[in-house]
Amino acid sequence: MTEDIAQYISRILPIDGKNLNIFLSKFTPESLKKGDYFIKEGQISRKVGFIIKGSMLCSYNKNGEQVIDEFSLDKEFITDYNSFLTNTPADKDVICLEDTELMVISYKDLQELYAMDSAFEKVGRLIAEALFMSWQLKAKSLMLDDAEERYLKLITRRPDLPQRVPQYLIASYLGVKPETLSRIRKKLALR
Amino acid sequence: MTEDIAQYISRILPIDGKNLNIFLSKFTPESLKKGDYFIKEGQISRKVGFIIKGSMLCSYNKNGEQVIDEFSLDKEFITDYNSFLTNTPADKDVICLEDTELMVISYKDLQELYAMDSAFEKVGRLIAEALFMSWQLKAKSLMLDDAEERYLKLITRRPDLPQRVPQYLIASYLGVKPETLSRIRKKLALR
DNA sequence: TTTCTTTCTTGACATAGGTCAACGAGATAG
DNA sequence: CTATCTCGTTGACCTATGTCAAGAAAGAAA
Repeated sequence: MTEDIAQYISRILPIDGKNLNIFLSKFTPESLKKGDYFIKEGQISRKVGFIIKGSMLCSYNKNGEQVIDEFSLDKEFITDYNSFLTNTPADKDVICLEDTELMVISYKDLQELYAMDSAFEKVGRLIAEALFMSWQLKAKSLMLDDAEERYLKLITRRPDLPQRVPQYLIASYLGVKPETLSRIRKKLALR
Repeated sequence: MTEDIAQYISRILPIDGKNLNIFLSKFTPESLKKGDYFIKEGQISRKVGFIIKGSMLCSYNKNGEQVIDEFSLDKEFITDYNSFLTNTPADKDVICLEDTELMVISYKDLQELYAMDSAFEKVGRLIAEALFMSWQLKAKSLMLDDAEERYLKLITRRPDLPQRVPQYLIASYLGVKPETLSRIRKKLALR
C-alpha cells in the first residue's frame, strides 16, 4: 500500500531515499464511503489527500445547482489547494463518488517539511507549477473548446470515467445539460 | 525606475535587502512599441517580463480568430509561464497594446537563483502558487459566470481598461462577439 | 476642415443549447 | 415477480447568442 505511493511519488517528484521516507511518514491513511465529504464548502481545507483507490469529484454550488469542476481518480492528489494555501474557507465541495482509500498530509506537516530542507521547498514549487499548468490548460479548454471537444478530451484523458460516474455528472463537468450531452453522444455515434 | 520595481517586489515577495539586490540585478530593461510581440506562438519563451509602463495582451489563435486570454498592465509580470517552465513552444501570443517599458529576467538566471539560495526557491514556489490561484479563479469564473458577470468583474478589477483597449478585444476576452458586448453594455446602462 | 478608416451600435434572422414533458431501460426494494 | 426509482433518450418549443448587413460615431490623416 505505502509501497505504491513511494513508487509513484519518486517517479513524479524529485525526492530520494531518506527524504522520501520522511515525506511518506507524514501521511496517515483515511477511509471514506461513497457520498462522504472530503472537503466541505465553507470549511478550511487543512489537508492534502492522495487517492490510493476510489474516486472523488470537486464541485461548485451555483445557486443550488452542482457544477462539477473535476473528477479525481486513483493515484491522484486531491484538495482545495487554494483554501489549503491561504487558510481561507473552501469554495467547493470534494465528495467521494465511490468508497475511497487515501493517504493524507496536514498543512502543518507540509510547512514543516518546507522549512526543514530546501529539497521539500523545491517539491512544493514543482507541485504548484504542475497545478498552475493543469489549471491553465483547463481555462484554455474552457475558452477555446466547445462541449463536444471537451467531451472527447475528457474520455481520452479518463477512458474509464463513463463506467464509473453517471452521465449527468459528466454533462455538468462539460457545462451543458444532460439532454445536450445525450445529443452530443448520439451525434458522435452516428459518425 | 528600478526603485519602483524594488518597492513593488519587496511588498509582494519575501525578499530582503541583499537578495533583493541580487534578484533585481538579473533584470535587464527592454522597450517595445505598440503592436510588437513579446512572445510569439510556437517560439519558446525563455524570459519573464515585469511591465514598468504600458500594456500587453495574451491571446490564443482559434482557427485564425484571436481569442484574448488576459490583459496585462503596468506593474504586472508577464510571460507564457507554461512555455517558460517546460521549455516547450508557447501556445499563445503576447503583444503590446501600447508602447511598453519592461524589465526582463531570463530562464537561466532564474534557475541559477533557485539553486543559489533556498530563499529564491521559496519565492519561486510562492510565484507558482499565486499563478495557480489566479488561473483557478479564472477557470472558476469561466465555469460559473456568464458574460455580463465577467464583464462587471473585469471592469471592477481593471477600471481603466475600457479607456486603454478597444471594446472588441474586451468582447473577445469575455468569449462573446462585439455585438453581444454592445448589447450587454446597453442593458447595463438602462439600469 | 474634409475625407477616410476603424470601431461601435442596431436590426433581422439563424442556430445552438436550454427547458419541459414523456417515455423506456436498468437497477433496487418489497 | 412486480413496483418503484433513477437515469438516459427523445421531441417540441423557447431563449440567448451568433451572423450578416447597414449605418452612426469616433479617430486619424490629408
